[in-house]
Amino acid sequence: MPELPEVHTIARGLERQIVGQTIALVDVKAPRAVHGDPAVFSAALAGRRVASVGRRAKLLLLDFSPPLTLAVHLKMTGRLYVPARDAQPDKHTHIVFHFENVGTPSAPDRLFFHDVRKFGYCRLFAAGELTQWEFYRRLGPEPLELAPAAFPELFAGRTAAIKALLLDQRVIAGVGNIYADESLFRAGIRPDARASTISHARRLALGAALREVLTAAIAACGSSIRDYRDASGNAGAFQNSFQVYGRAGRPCLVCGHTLAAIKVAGRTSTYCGRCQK
DNA sequence: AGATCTACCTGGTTGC
DNA sequence: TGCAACCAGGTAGATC
Repeated sequence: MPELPEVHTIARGLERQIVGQTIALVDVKAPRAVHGDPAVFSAALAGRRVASVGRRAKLLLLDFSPPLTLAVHLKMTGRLYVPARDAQPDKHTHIVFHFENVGTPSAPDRLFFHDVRKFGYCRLFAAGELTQWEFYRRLGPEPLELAPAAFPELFAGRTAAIKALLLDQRVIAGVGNIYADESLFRAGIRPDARASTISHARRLALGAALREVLTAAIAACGSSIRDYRDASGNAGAFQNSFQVYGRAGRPCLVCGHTLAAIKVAGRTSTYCGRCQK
């Protein structure tokens, strides 16, 4: 389930592998993996060169020349990667992007969009259109670019559970279930605490905890649980640093109290009833 | 308006 | 063993 650190890692890996490559042909095997007309999608990409690979929130953004932007949302199980030369698409490979350099063994020849659960999608934007996209336009600030002093203000006037707001991409971008739970633990805040009841100082601490956990996760190339792999098929390492995520029923690593699991905003949320108030 | 709930989808795990 | 029930979770869309 790629969140900000995982999408960041994938973008950096893809950048190394495919910038400068030109698309020859796009084979859309599952129309639903494309938002919009798959035939238009394929035709528009043919002949374009990958100019850069970036990220905004949990979106991968591939910029092409002549100008065109491909936004890819991996949702839970999506993967975008350069397969081995002899690898065959399987039933979950929904789009195959073929590059032009078929006769150059050292260069990537394809890019696979693979998604077991089919929640992910690819969507194409003409120059300047990305920022008109409703979803994109409403995204909140990037947590690693936000001034620390501005973080507490994100929750001004909000009465929802703090975790529900951390997961809301319009409040702050790129945070998912893992990093929400991990940052709340590090800040000593219960996931179901109402935002309006949390002091300014504790909201500041949450911002700092979130930056720390995201930065450490990026340094570890993300967290690998189940499906996640980076653009080269490598696992991340941050799952070894989880304090609470996936540890319900086991002892708190700080105080030994048994970690509890509750549902907040429809998501399993693991926390320590002694360390988090 | 904000808050909350559910559908979407498949594979792995659990329980009988 | 077989199979049904449940769980994972980001976002859109519906409802309260």
